[in-house]
Amino acid sequence: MLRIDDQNLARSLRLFAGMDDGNFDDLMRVAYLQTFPPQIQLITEGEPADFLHIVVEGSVELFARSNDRETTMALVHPVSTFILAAVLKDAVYLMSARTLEKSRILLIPAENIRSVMERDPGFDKAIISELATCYRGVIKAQKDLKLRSGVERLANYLLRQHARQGGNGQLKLHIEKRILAARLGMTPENLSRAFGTLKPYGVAVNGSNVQLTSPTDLAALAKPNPLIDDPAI
Amino acid sequence: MLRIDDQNLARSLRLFAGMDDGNFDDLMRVAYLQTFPPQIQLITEGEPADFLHIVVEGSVELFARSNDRETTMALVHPVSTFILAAVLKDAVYLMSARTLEKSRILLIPAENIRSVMERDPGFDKAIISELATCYRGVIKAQKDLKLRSGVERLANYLLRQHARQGGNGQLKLHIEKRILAARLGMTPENLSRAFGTLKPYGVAVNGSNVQLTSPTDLAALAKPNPLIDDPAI
DNA sequence: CGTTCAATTGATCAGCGTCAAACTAGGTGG
DNA sequence: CCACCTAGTTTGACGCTGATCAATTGAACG
Repeated sequence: MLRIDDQNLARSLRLFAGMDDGNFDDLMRVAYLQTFPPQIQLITEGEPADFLHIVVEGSVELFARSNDRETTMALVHPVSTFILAAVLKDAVYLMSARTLEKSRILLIPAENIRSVMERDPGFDKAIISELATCYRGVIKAQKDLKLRSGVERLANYLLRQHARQGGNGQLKLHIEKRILAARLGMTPENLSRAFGTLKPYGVAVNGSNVQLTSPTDLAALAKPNPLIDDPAI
Repeated sequence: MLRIDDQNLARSLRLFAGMDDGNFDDLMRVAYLQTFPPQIQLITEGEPADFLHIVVEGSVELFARSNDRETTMALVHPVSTFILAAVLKDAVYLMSARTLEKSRILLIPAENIRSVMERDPGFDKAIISELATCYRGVIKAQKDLKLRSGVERLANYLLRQHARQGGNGQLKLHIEKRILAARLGMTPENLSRAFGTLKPYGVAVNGSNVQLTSPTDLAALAKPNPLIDDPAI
């Protein structure tokens, strides 16, 4: 059984917002919250989807392997679900997941998700909305990847974080640079060089602190595009 | 009003399979079927989603632009929907679409899709299933792109087509090579060279006919992965 | 038979990954 | 408190994959 404030946290998720109270309680009864250390693999691609996962605290990396290569597909931050599609289709995971830091994960048995779905139209609507949002998120990620160079992806990432953090010329990288590199689809070495390339555009890096001297110049290089960068669209 | 066999065609779509007959009729009443010549742009990214599109005949390319670059995101073949997520979220399109050949497209006003969704739980289930499938399709595409070289993507594409077309050592390319190149995320020049590098693996190309002399050798190079290549997963 | 566009081939170039080494920072134990 | 160790970061050199540019061949169609 979950603590009340954890339940409230889950309730605050869009996914559970419109659902019947009784059904929500049912889900919370069978759900459990677990704290994992960093670098723990939570799920493995190819295995049957047994739980819907929700990151409550910390952060999670979704990644995939084939041959002997590995690539990171996305980072998941609180509070959001991951691998919803596999749970809904009662299929195997297409991605693996590991914690990046100490993280609290809410686990809801897939079976219960599906059975509540059967009888709660409000939940259906929320799932549709969540899925559609995730889908559009992946499309945006793919556009970012295919239409931009590494330097441009970094520039746009910095501008997005800058806006989220108040837009006062300062921003903090909340993740290690090597993780950021993976997130941006490049190697740590190339990320480092990309920061170098951005220096003439008013980007000064000091550890995890970044100063944007001239956001205008940076934007001129980044050419941000709402259809890729706007999280609300 | 649609012809009866067009309605049956639409009815055969998983998306409409589980829905109430009356609601289906409602949708078909407001839907209309239109035939487009090749190279007609059907939708443009950034514009509000006004119709759910269903390719009934022909084929459609989904593509996206940013800065002065363009990339193709997916090809859509009969019978399937596209841009469902934008319709459901009542949002703007994230991709543009154009016909590749003479195509018949079924158009259903977005508003009607959303209103039927409000009152038909069976439709909800189908939408969830369709969306989840689309989502997983994009994930697979992204894995294909990030975990494989161009030659490997081509090799796996050939193996998939080979299996679909009977697996008797023969297959036909149903799309122009330059379209195939775009679909595989490479330039036509590189596709041509990729076919060249596959020659030692028993791939003989003659126009749109391809012979696989030794599917075993090809598979050894391609290292197909069900979590990327299996359409049923 | 000529026009047009796709496909191929070659040469060159840019972006990015890999490898190796130096440097830095954060945490631990003496 | 400092020395040390480990892991992250940076820098440089190099090479590979795939894009670009240019020219040629080939095929389809009026």
